[in-house]
Amino acid sequence: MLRLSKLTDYAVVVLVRLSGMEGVQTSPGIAAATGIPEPTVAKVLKTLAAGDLVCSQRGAKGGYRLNRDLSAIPIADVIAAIDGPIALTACVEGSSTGCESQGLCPMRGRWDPVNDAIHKALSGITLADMQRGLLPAFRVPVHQAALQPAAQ
Amino acid sequence: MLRLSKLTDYAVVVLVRLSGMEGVQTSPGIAAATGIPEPTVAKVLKTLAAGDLVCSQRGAKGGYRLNRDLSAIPIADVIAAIDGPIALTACVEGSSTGCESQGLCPMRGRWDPVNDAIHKALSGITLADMQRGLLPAFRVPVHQAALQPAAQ
DNA sequence: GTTATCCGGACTACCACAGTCCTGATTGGA
DNA sequence: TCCAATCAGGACTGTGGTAGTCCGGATAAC
Repeated sequence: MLRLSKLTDYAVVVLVRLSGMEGVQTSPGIAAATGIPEPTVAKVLKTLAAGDLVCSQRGAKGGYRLNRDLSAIPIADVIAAIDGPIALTACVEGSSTGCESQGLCPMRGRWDPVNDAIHKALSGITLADMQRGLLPAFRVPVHQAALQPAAQ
Repeated sequence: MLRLSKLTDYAVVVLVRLSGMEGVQTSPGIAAATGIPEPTVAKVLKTLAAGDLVCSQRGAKGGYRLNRDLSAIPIADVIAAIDGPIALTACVEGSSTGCESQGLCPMRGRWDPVNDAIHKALSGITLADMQRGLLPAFRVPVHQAALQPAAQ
């Protein structure tokens, strides 16, 4: 649950990659470095540019560049850029269409505090935090251990 | 984004409704009271029963009953019951399949702190909290106003 | 002028969810 | 004992959104 689009995941990877290099970088270059398909990288970068997280330079020798430091990019911004405003869908204050059973539904708009809590939580974590937590130990294939046949 | 399934929304409504009555209540009864289609209510209740949030009584005069008070049900439990474990999908520690580009992806498992933050945020809000925020003003049929034929 | 790159959009295939329905098991009452 | 009401559990289908690709155009360096 709380489906986070795969593109957002890619976006984080791409942004981290951007931070590691000087000057602009091209989509194909990032694609090669990250293993993400080229068209998808391009799509992500375009979206990030629209969200003002990266800036682009067109033409030959063009490419993309980070707009701010990783430590100044809360994960909430990335999610908002890729997936749109952060809010649990359905029956949220913003959805002015209203649920069909508006008169009866007693919880109308009551998700707001929840949305708020999530938004706060996501605003408190920056990409730098995520990058910092990176440990080689994570490469251990945990699922193998979990798959040990208990019975038999 | 952060898609929360509609069923979860229904679940909250249903649970709140359950809390307001004594004894057991039937699916049709709740459906009538909330305006949610009967089969859907039944589905939600079955799922909630599986998640141990409500208990059921079969047979004639059967129905559902809350297992604990609203104030003892964090919204996280409801979400977990309906949508499964709370975690942003893709590239999470649990996803033992691993991303295709495991060797390259530098963010492997780095979503965990984010998941944790979200989980904490959701665990801190109970259904009672959501219910408490309820204001009568919300009953105003906003959509009616929005539907006023501006042209002609 | 040519080439490399980004820009913006359209387009398609796929998958998960929403919602419905059906068959069976259980229980209370006639 | 039989019947009716209710939950249990699953199968099924339509819809919507996402992932991923591709194309024509604009821009800038060489």
